[in-house]
Amino acid sequence: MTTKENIIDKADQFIRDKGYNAFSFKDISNDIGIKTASIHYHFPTKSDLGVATIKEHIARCEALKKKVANESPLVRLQAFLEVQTQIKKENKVCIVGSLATDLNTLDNSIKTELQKFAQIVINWLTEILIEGKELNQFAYEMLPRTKAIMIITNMVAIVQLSRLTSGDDFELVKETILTELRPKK
Amino acid sequence: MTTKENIIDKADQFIRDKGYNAFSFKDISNDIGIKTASIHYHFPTKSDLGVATIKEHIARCEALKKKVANESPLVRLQAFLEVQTQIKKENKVCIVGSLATDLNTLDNSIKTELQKFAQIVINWLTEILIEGKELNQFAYEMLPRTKAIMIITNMVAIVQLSRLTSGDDFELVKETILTELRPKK
DNA sequence: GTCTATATTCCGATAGAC
DNA sequence: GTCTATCGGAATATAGAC
Repeated sequence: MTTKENIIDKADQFIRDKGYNAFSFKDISNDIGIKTASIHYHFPTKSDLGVATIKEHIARCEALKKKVANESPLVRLQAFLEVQTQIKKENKVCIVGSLATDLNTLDNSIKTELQKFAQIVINWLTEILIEGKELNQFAYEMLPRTKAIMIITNMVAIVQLSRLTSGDDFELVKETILTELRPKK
Repeated sequence: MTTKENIIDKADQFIRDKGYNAFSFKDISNDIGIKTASIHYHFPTKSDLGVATIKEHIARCEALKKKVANESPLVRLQAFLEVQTQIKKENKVCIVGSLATDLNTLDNSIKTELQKFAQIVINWLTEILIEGKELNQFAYEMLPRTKAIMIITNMVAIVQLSRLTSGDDFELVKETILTELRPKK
């Protein structure tokens, strides 16, 4: 991993652990053993780093899409849910939720990139749900995009809410999403 | 409104507009025409102000519960959803989501109070859903508390996500929640 | 590319006058 | 209760040596 990639990785972890406005170049400096001035060489401003971090999420999302493109809708949905499961395992939150709550403090460059990422995620899940219904693997009555939004909001918020409610609420929500999609025999 | 109440009100607005770590005593100072040193008289530390802000939410929630206690489950649910509708109208976010994404930067006093608030909200909606089902006003197949969590996560995240997706996604989610609860004839 | 050193600004918090 | 004044610290960012 290059230094640049290393910086992005740490920024991502801090944003999803404690929020964009709570992490500093010093945090990254301490973690990877490089001075804050050196971080500015790779990313002139904090906003540049923020944009690069979202672009990394977009790239990873596109890679995952490609990787499971030939799988069944259910397997693709599980791949989608697995991303959030990993987030929960680290007790972090989704970058969309983390940055959305801080949105009115962010540069337009970050806002624009985040909007782009949100669209990609919504469209991906919508496609999965459309094909899953066509193949009778999924059952739901609302519009596919609406169902996608309902599922995404469940997942985005449960990683946040389950930081407050001890127990198995994350798994509960995940399983409920899958159960609700199962066609009634 | 007393100065103390005024400070809490502004703190609440800033937290839900741009996040706990992005607002400062100076922001409040500018808004209400009082010096930052005077804010410290009412709230020695920022954490004290944070705790007081959550306590205000708890008080307002309990007052709303009491106000609609004798109404039908549907009316009570609508009162519940109306709170989020007001939040959306101001393009702000729910304080639970806002503070949950910053949780690892908050003092234990704030964490504890926020957990208390989250429990109150979950329990309130769960009670509404239980009674609604008993009276055949609502239909759902999962456990009442699970349904409550699914609805709360929908609402908490849609105020965040709809900052990024233009359009009527908030109303879409709200209407879908109500439609899904409607008993099939 | 990474460093030292520094500029600038802002923050939360406190002391003490009024 | 509110003010002025100030402390100590931390933040982003830049200049210039290596």
